[in-house]
Amino acid sequence: MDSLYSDIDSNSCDFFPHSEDEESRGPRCASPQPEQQQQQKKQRRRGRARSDATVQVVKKNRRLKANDRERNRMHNLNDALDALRGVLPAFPDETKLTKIETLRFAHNYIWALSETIRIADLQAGKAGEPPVLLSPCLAEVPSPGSDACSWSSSGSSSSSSPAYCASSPGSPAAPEDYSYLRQDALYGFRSFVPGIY
DNA sequence: TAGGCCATCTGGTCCT
DNA sequence: AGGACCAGATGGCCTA
Repeated sequence: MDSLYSDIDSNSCDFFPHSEDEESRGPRCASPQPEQQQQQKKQRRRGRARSDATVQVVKKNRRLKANDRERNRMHNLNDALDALRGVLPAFPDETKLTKIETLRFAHNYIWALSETIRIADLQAGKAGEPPVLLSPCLAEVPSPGSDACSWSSSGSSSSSSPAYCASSPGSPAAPEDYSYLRQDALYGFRSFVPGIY
């Protein structure tokens, strides 16, 4: 990407045709129009050209620095997103989750884990029995790539975990949130817990 | 070829 | 004043 950026930096004429900041890039993008040349001459005679040029250079340097910081910031954001992908269960198709999918999946994943803990606590408190994880899926998923739980949209929820794998009213994916869900088969396939979406 | 996703630049705003 | 954050705009790449 740096190469791309350096390309842009060294040849940025048409990369941002919408940019209003033509002043800072103008001289490099096109040879000045005759009128502009005239004006520059006049300014030079008045002794303004140099100070203007200096101002432009300062502005441009500031912009380039800001661009660099912004690029690093976005890289950090993407690194964090990658780290998040790393702790989420992997999908068999090994398709990299998009950013939005990663966030939504993590959201549901956290909710699912919380539910498992809650239900386990309920069970343990009820019978004094050792807590039983109701969802074999969740019991296995923390190891990314684990195949213990089928990822098919039909799900593999055993008969022991119907309450968990069914959609829950307590799910963070409330009905009003359903609008953001991808309706295609892929997303159904990617649903962590069938019914959550 | 249209649409989705992404990286990058940019200007504005807020914060330190 | 300078940096961080944000949202909009744009172009490239990929896929159905």
